[in-house]
Amino acid sequence: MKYYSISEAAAQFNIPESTLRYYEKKGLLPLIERDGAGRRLFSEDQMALLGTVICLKNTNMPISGIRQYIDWVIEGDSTIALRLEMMQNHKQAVMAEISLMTESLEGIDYKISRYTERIQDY
Amino acid sequence: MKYYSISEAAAQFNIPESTLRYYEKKGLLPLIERDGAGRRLFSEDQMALLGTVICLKNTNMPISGIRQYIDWVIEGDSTIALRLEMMQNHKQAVMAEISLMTESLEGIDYKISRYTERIQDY
DNA sequence: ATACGACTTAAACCATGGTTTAAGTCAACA
DNA sequence: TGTTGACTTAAACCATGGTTTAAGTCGTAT
Repeated sequence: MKYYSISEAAAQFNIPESTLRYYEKKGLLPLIERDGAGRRLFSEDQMALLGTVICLKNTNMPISGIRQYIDWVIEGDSTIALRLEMMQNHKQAVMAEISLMTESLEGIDYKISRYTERIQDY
Repeated sequence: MKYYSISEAAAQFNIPESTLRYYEKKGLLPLIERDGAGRRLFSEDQMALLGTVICLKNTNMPISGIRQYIDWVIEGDSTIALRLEMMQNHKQAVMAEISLMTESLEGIDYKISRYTERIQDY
């Protein structure tokens, strides 16, 4: 089973190493192993979990929420219903945010069209 | 010409009065008049400008960026090209963010479908 | 006349999400 | 053998975007 160093993991996901250390400290990356010298070893499973963390981060889930999700993952199959409910709720929140941004984008487009008209005069 | 009190403005846009005071301090709401008692009076024009500020805020433009935009509005027609360029750039940024969220939403949907399958077993 | 509610200010406070720093350890290569 | 580069830690630091507090001023209804 392949393991990744912190620099490899950071490169894979294009985020700073410091952020990975911060996430581990916050409990978003639990059970990371260490080599003999104390260096982090990311397993394939943990890379996949990191992918999920980043997916949730990309959709603006707060650290505390991601932490709760990860705690449930670790707790095991008994939390599947909770995780499902969380993801369903989060999906609604994300769709609402996308809607708000999409609506607001119309306001921006309107500005662009007005400025495009007016710019002729200058 | 109708004027709005801070509480009316806050109610119109559904944001706290404290946020309006904060925005004014940050230069996002310039030239707000006061009545004899020192209370803010929002004109129709300023309500419209506030709408724009909130539109930019909804699309995650930082305060500093909104401030620059407002400064250009005040400066007058000579800044129309700059404002147009800013809005065009911002539109690209917003579309990129919507894309990222939309993509990440697929990851969330995948989680939902997997959990929905597995939940049968519990 | 007075008490209430809405408003004012400046300054302190807070949460969030990292980033940076300082001091040190270790492996591998010249 | 020594020095370089990648890594470690804890703690300090930072930016952003507000919110809250304290103390005070008005206008109006009782």
